[in-house]
Amino acid sequence: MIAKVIVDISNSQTDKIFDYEIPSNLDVRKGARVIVPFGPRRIEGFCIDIADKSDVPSLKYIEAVLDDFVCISEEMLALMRYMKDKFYIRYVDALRLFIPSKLRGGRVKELTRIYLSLNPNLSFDEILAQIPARAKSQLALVERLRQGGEYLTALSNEFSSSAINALIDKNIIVKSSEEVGRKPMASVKGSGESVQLRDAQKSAVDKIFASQNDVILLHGVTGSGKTLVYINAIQRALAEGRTAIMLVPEISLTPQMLRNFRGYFGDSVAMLHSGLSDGERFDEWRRLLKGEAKIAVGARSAIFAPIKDLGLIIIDEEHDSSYVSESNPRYRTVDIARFRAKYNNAKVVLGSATPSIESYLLAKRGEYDLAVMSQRISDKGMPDIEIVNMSHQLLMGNDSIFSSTLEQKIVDTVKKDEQVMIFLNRRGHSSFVMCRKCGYIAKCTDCDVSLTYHSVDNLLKCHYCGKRYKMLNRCPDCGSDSIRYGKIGTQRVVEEIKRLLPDVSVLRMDNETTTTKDAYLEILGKFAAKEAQILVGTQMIAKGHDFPDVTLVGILDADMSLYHQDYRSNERTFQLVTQVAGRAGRSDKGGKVILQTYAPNHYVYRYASKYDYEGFFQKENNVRKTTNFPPYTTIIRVLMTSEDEDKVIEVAKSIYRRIMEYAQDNKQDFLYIQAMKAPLGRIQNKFRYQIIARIKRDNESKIIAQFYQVIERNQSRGVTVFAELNPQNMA
DNA sequence: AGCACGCCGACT
DNA sequence: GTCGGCGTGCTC
Repeated sequence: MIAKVIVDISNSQTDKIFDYEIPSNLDVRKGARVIVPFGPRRIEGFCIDIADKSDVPSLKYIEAVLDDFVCISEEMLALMRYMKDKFYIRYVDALRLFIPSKLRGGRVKELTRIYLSLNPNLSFDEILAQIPARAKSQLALVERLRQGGEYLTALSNEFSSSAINALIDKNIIVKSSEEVGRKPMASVKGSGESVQLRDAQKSAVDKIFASQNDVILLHGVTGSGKTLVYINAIQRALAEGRTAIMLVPEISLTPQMLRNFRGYFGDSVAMLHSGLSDGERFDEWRRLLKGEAKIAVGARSAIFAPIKDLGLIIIDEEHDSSYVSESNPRYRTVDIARFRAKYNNAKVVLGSATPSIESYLLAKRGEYDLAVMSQRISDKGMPDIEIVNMSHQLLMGNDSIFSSTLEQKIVDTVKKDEQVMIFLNRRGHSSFVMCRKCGYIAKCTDCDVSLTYHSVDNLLKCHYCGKRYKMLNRCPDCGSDSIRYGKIGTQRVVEEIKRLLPDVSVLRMDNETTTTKDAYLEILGKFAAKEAQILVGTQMIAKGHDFPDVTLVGILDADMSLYHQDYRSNERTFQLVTQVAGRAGRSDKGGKVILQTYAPNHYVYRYASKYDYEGFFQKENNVRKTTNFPPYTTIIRVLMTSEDEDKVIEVAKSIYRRIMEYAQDNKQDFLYIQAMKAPLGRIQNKFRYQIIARIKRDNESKIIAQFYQVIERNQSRGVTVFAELNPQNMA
């Protein structure tokens, strides 16, 4: 028999199917990992198929099978092929996504660390009764394990073996090796209680299961109780004997959230989050593969969970950009979800308070089903959003970063012993150019996208077409010389608050203060414990976490993302404002949002302040349509980088020439095509050039295929070339 | 990705 | 004449 093998080397030269003879003493199955001779060396590979003959005249033999289980299912093999066709990624890169990293190289075997926990059959009082009063060490150990089980290795540092063994002998502590790799959260018991749903939630769940469609977009306003819908839908899938995947943005994978899921589903949940060690990740993966766990909860990559009989895939905060993988291998999570749903005859639920324009358009067109939940559970309205015109503030002689309104509100709120969140918008690094008097924004005449100021050559540039403009000294509209292109940092905001309220404690959260995940949780924890009254932060504070005592949210500089040089700016700003506003008034104290802007009449703010998603969608959808931006077109960006500038230019020219030839013959499909130096022309000593095309969607797959073909043919040593579709970041 | 093969410069 | 530079190409 012949095994079709993909070798575990990520290189376009080696990413093809190699044939090997299966020796009669080996049981090589489809989906197994194997060792094969490859040239002069031995290497790991994946058997992706079994055949009885081969076209290759002389074959080598498979040397060994690596695991005693099959690690890639038929479904995942099909998915691998789909990903190759759809995203032009290598077979190996897809396969590597499917298995825990430490499985490769065989470094991690199934661990048999010893896990100790209290005997669940004994009540805590019964346990205490069995321990002599003088056995202080044993008491301490029991008290410790009451919080949840722990590994022997961790405990043996603090407790003597005599104490541990005494308790094991008395059957108070139970030893297990099967519970390896479980996080401490494993100790949180499942309540198993049935969930009381409100009518809106119930009909949402019903709609999910009654839908003829494979995708249901759940549009539920902040606080409408989407989580309960997810949990109920998962319970229903489990009741049907099927399994589920639940995806959340990485940042919302907090211990509370995980605990919540454990609470409902106990050990049926496998957690795949960034806080796991490689060994723990492997164990969770293994539990899913064996069918011991039926629900996979995690960030983007959990979409590849090795789960069978999939009945439901939930993607929470569907609009979140983290669902698009932007570094290789590049893929879109929704596409993977839809593939798996189709394969398993399962449902995909996309949940959001502010769906992406693309998803909502698909729902409008009937490609997705739409379920709506328009009421907050608390019956509280959304907090009132007040728009403050910062140009007026300037005219009135206030050029601080706080408007007088916000300043007053901050003081009031602090006095009432309630909490304040100050949100600072700092998406991207580049700065747009704006008139502080009239709010004029410098835009590209060809693209209707705001220009970016480059201090190096003192020019304004359009990141979509490369067109350059002279830096403005005066506003072309009103003639003012109050031209602004800077940005403020959280540090500066904290200083301003200190000046205003010297005695109030302030916490700050941004990229600098949260280098680790723990730091992030620590800051939020402190704020929740009311150790500080004011929290100043960037995007990070926008998501998750209920702080009932927050009654005031200030959004400084909302415009920062509005004029970011990106066609999705409006959409992102709307999402951000809605999300940040949702942080205020979570309890019956109510809440207030102050939004500071230089463009108070911009439609994004008009709709956002009224929580009018539908209105915003209509408007933005029209803009996209008339300006020919996605989802009505597709932007293809080919980025080429190299340390050798001459080489990149040569490659860029060659690719551009080929593409142009093709574009000439298919003029009707191309709206735009241009080659240029990338906005960030040199990063880490590598020169960067790009080709940007905007194409109509009718023939997009054909055109994209053509691009990839040209790229493949122009591979050159020392130059990396790759293509992105609708890139999130054009730098 | 490695590793071999192969064709040009500076050495005993 | 030979050692070794790394450019090119192959691996079932």
